[in-house]
Amino acid sequence: LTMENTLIHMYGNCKRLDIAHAIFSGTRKDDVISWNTIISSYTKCGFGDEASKLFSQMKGEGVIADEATYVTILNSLASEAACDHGKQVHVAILSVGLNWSVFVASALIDMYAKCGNLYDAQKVLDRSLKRDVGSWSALITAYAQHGYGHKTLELAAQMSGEGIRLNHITLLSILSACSHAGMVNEGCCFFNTMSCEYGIEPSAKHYACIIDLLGRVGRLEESHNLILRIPVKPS
RNA sequence: ACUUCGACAUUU
Repeated sequence: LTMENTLIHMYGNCKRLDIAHAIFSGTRKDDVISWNTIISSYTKCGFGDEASKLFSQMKGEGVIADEATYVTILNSLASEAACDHGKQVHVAILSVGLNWSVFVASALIDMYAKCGNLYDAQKVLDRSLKRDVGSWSALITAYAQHGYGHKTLELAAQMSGEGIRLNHITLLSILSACSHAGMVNEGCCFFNTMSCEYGIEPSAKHYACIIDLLGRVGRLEESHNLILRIPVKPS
């Protein structure tokens, strides 16, 4: 069965859902990993509606959804901004007691954020039994993408206060937030100190963000100089 | 979390 699951995953990644589904259909359909794999394949190919149907079928077959199932289905709902269905899944998660999972929390926060519901996204983090850099970053990214620059930095400070260090994704969201909110000095400060302060060497994505930030406020010369001095592989 | 599974910037 491990072989079948591996093949479903492989064909799903190659966008060959026909083959993936044929292999899945050949199994006994009683293995949660097989279901997770086929649902994930449909999600990655952009067929969220099919993923939701399979999720219903899975429950109909009496297979118990696990942490990975919920994370996968939430990703699918997030990409479609399916807020009502997302709420229902959230209720189901609470009823099976999966709110200890940082992975489920991240996926819930991301789902609410992509639905434009920052209020519920914040509530998920506040009520999480466990928080890690991933669930914090999900919320920080949410505020960053909605243009709340000061709130983004405030949350990053709160996270640090809990003893959780910023990682490359958190820093990327912070730089993006500073760029969109016109917080030039703050953005430059994070960029210049991220290596010594947080032990994160700027990647091509971080460079892209800081160059964008400088460009937006017309500091094109500095922006250009920075481009010439990028030590990482350009994309 | 290498059989499945979270947060990912720019042009947008």
